[in-house]
Amino acid sequence: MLTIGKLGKAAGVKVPTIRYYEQIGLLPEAERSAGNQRLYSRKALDRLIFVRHTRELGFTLDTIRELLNLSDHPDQSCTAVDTIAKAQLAEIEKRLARLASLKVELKRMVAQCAGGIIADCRVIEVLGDHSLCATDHRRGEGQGIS
Amino acid sequence: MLTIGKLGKAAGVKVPTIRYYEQIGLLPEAERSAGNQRLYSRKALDRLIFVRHTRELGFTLDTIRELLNLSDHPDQSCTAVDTIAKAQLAEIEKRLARLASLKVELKRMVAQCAGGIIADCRVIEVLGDHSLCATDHRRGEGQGIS
DNA sequence: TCTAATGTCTCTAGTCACTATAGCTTCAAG
DNA sequence: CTTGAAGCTATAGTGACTAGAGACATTAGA
Repeated sequence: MLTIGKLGKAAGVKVPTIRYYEQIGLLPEAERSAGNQRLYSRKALDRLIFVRHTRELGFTLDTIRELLNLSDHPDQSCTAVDTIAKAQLAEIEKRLARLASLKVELKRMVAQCAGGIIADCRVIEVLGDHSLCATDHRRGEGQGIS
Repeated sequence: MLTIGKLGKAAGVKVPTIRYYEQIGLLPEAERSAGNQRLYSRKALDRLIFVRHTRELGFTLDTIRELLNLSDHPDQSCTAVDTIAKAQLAEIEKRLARLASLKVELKRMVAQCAGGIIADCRVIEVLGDHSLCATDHRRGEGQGIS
């Protein structure tokens, strides 16, 4: 059993953030010690590490809630799982593609840099490529960043 | 020359967000029409699309400001470029790795789902793998999500 | 040309996901 | 058994938007 401080350190999440996650129901209410302090299991640590990493990937807490649900009820109907997982997959593919092109461009810049000063910088052009987001703002309403 | 509405539609960014970006200095102050309405060039559109995509990848506005700076002053010292680009590259590599493993797991779930109900779900375990973040919370202070 | 609808303006307030502060209690090392 | 770190609750502040109110601008149609 870990105190909130140890849990936070182990997961790389700040203590107030853990309390916040509990408050909004993303994490279950923690057990309490005799003196009313929160106590966490190894399972709680895994869950929190998952939340941290998923947040770093830019998913919303609502999405993470859904993913945690998948994990908590793996025996639920396949329809639900399929819908959520496929939606997330599509999103992930898009991100992978964009990250990859940004990476290529930054690498090119670093490489060019070795020779003195860089002559040009194409980061904007690289992410301006619309071939990666045909379903978005190219046509339709334009939902914005989210 | 585009009005703010057309610009927003073309870039997939909401109008108030564009004004917000101008307000915080991420976008330069727009030209104005006789009737005081903002007018934008094609270059401004590219810049905004870049901001949108970079935000979707989860970079902060401060980071984006830096990247835009690289683009605006490509003839600046290589040291600066190198530092910024390399830091971003490291971050991108980490994200790519995590996204890739999350993708694999979601794919596995979708595939398994084809056969009725899923027996288990390993999304948590998949992102619980610390091999991808050796420099982070594994050791040291634990900076949290950011 | 008038007018109604739509778009844009500024300004303020609200939301999401934290993050920090204040003032208190609990725990554990010396 | 004290003292200092860590925990508690509750409230307020931050970053990045997002929505609403009320006024001015532009455009499309009668």
